[in-house]
Amino acid sequence: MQKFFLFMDLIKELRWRGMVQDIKPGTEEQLQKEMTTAYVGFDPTADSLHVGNLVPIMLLVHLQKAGHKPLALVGGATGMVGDPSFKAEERKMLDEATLLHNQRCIHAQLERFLDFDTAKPNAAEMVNNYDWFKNISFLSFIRDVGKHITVNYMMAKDSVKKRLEGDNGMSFTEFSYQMIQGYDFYHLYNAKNCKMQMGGSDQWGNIVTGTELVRRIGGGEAYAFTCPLIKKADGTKFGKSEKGNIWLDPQKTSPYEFYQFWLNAGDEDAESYIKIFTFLDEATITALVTEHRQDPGKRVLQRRLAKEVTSFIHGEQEYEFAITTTQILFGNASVEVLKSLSEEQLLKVMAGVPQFEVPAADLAAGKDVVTFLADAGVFSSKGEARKTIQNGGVSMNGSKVTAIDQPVNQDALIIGKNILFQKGKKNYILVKVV
RNA sequence: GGGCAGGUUCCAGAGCGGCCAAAUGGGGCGGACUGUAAAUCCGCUGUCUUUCGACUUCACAGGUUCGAAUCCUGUCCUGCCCA
Repeated sequence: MQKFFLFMDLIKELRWRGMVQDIKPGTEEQLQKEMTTAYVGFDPTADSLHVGNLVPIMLLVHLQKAGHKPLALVGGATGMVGDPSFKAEERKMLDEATLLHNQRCIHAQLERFLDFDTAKPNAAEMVNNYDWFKNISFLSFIRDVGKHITVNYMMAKDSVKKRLEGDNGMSFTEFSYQMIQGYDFYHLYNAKNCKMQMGGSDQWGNIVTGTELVRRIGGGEAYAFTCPLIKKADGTKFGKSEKGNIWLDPQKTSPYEFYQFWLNAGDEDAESYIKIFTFLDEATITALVTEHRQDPGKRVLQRRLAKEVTSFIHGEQEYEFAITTTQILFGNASVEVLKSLSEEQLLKVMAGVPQFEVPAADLAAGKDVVTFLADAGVFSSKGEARKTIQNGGVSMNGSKVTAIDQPVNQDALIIGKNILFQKGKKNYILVKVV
């Protein structure tokens, strides 16, 4: 029955990876039938994408690999409104200058993951919904688009209900969001022959509003599927570490921290993550999972996961260096090994570690640790520094600080003008004397 | 526009004239254990101070009181119901 497939079976591929949640009937057929243009939207809420955005990126990459054409939409317009989906509260609005800056940064990042080579028929493209929304007047929008969707329909969405039932209400601005996003789909359907939208499952409601608009205004047929939202096995939010968001921008989250984030994934999570965030094939992953289950302590899965994702985002070289840093920081003889480094090497190893600068005078004064660390900015207050030390949570150059009045002076310097502190076991802090 | 209920420390949520820097839970941060894990247990969680204590905080602005998160007045904001 089959001679050859022009298009790899995208949905099948994504299904075994656990990346398909909701899907519109006919989507698979559409993807088999012809090269299909599909889009995903990105919110310009920050000037870098973070690991939470990695899922939509993966969707686009898979799509392109399967021979279809990916469209990355940056939500310059939608970002001005704020998506209320499943959120408890209204989001703060960003000003235009910030949005513009964010859009540019995100644009630049996406270019690294997708193939934009215009010589190829399925070259990726980037669009910004601000471009078509800026010229639409409010009146024409509510007449031409608003007419086709009832408020009853909009309110019936689960994504809106939470806000309707909550204590904070929802502004008209936010309520309009799904229409705006829906219109994007309609616009792309006409302008780019874009027939499919993908996204996280929280976007299903918004996406369906789009397919409805395509059908009701133009009588067209549009398709869609969503990917389950990534959650950790313990139910907490994916994509954050102690330090906050894990960004794709190496300036914001160093490749070392990025690597650590994946390495620290829980056993259960690692099994689903490796399917979602790497391109390893099913046989390889199955083998890894089996091996991992035999001896979870080795964390075979986490290591491989961290390797694949770090290399994909930051490149092979940065991955290698993250490994080196990890070995130095978490190896047994860490302090001895550290002391054997040159200053240059030390700074490189510490590149991903929080750093603070302290004037030489502070050191000469021989301040006590508490004052020293609080003044340096390592702790936000003396009280916090003191309490942490009293709890045994601070080490200087590898040995635990036992007394809160222990002085910090010239003797503490290692490898040039540096002092290495640890807050807890895992958090290294480098204090540089300048 | 009218009626009602509310706005408390990161969050949820007690407190309703002194015993309140404010219960409890969650989160966060540390410690023990461990696989740089999970679970569990322990400590810390407004600022300054070694302790005592001092200071700033309970939407905002005033007022009553020896004393207010707690009472009164006004303002702003939110939810619910009615129009």
